[in-house]
Parts: sequence; C-alpha cells; structure tokens
Amino acid sequence: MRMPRDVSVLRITPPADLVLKTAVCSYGYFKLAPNRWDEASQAYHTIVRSGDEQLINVAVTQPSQALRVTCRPGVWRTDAVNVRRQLSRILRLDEDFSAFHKRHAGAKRAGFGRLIRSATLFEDIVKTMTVCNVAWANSVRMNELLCEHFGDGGFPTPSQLAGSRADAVKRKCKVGYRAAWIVRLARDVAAGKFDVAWFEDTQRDGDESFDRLRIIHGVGPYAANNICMLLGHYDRLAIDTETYRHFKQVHQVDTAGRDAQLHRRIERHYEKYRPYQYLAYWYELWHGYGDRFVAEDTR
DNA sequence: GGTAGACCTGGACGC
DNA sequence: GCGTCCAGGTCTACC
Repeated sequence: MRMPRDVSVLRITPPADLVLKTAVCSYGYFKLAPNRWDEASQAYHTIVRSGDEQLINVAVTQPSQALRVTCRPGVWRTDAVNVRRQLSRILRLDEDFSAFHKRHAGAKRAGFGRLIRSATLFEDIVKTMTVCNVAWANSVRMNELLCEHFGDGGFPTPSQLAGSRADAVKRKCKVGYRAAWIVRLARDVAAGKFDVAWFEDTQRDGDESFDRLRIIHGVGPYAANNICMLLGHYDRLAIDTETYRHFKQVHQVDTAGRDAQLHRRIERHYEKYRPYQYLAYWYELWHGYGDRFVAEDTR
C-alpha cells in the first residue's frame, strides 16, 4: 500500500472578489476550534476530515489571487477532492455576492460578504448552540474541548458524539445544559432522522429552512436565524442582545422602547438591502469592530 | 401570544 | 475568599 507524503500543496482558483483574510475574519466562528487565523503568516488553519476517520491539517494562504492549501499529512486524489469541497463550503466559493455588492458600495470596496462557516452543517448548528447565552471565552473553550475529547483534534462527527452520554459531554466539554441538545442532534443526524443534505439545497426557501431548524431541540429563534444565514439565507436577521446594543449605539435609538418594538424597527432599517439584510447589518458591526475583531478574544 | 423562572459555565466585580 | 451578576438564548409552564 502506498503511503501519502508528509505534505501536499493544492491550488484553488477562487472567485475574483475573494479576500482570504476578510472572508475568514469577518465572522467570529474563525476563532472556534478547529479554526485558527495566524496573523503573522496571514494563514487560515483548520482540520478537516476525509471520511469519518482521516484528519487533515490544512493551512490556507493567498500569495496571489489563487489560494495555496497546504495539507498535512499529504493527500491522494480522493482526499484532495474532499479538502477542496470542504474549503469551498467554509469560504463560500460557490456563492455570488455581486448583487449584494451592487447595493452596498462599502461592502464591495472591502470585499465583504463571504462570512466564514464550518465544513458541515452539523458543526455550524453545534457551534451556534455553544455561542448562545454564554460569554465568548466560554464558547471558545467549549469548542476546544469538543475537538479535544470527542473529535481527536478535529470537530466531532455526529457518529462520534452519538455514541456518547450527555453527562460525559457536559463534564468533559463544559457545555452545561447544551450537552443534551448536542447529543440528541448527533444521534438524529447519525440515524438519518435529521436530513442535513435537505438544508444544503440552494433552492430552499429561508422560511422553510427556519421552520425545520426550529424543530431541533435547543434551536430557538435566534439560533435558527443564525443558521439560516450560515446556509446563505441573508434575508433573515439573527437579532439578539448584541444587535440591540449595536443598533442603539450606532443609530442613536431611544433605549426606552420595548424589545419587540426595537426588533421591528431594526428589521425596517435593513429592509432596503433585501435579500441581504443580514450582510448589511453584519458589515456595520464588523466595520465598527475594525482590527479588534481579529486581535481580541471578545466580540 | 406573552411572560417568568430555571438552566451550565466562568469571568468580572463589589464587598 | 465569597456572593452576585451576566453573557450574541432556549425551554417549559402558566396565564
């Protein structure tokens, strides 16, 4: 049997408007394991899987327009296809943002729009569960521990978590009450009761996806809207306390209003960007953070 | 449909 | 040190 080399280098030709750092660092999930951005080398690091077993350490840089992908260990053709497919999902290489950029000059200038996501929808859902109702540092820790204890370094697969007890996940990963939700979802995905592929169909309607996501135990209105955004449905705003804070501060809104009123006001404000309301909102937030978004461990 | 309280965790803060 | 509060919510029971 031929053994793979220690290192393989792949080359990916991305869409012309892709700026690697902007795509990676414009959404907080780039700080959640197994993701990492190395500012010194301007490299995005992650760990992907080829099949359920093989873990591949990946480093992506953009020395020219093309992406340079370094894989350790080296990969053969089938594994290379898997690496390319997963990076395509992570960096949204198949999405076209030209219509959004026509409406938003600032986002166009910044090359903004490709918000990083995970290699799989399962990982996106679990990551969303770990960022709810918790300080950011805790979310970082939960994802590190999930990778360490249940994913052998990579993000755990549904089958890896499905065979685990919720109390073990809770104890080892410090995820608290989220453990039961995570294990339940993993079991449903592994058993085929929750069809992940259904959501990946680009023709799906955002409302339809939202309704199905809400069936998942642990996915409320905020989480479902956030996951819809990750699926490419940008016409839905994941409104949370951070949105309220941002809106009150940036748009000088009277803080005496009730949340429901503020919620409607926020939706009206971004309506002009339909169907890209979320991107317009997130651009404001990201632009306001500036380099702090990359440098700090808080959002 | 709207609201209140419980739920894990860990850091920040006041005492 | 210790208690309390809070963070990019969700669920359940109750009205």
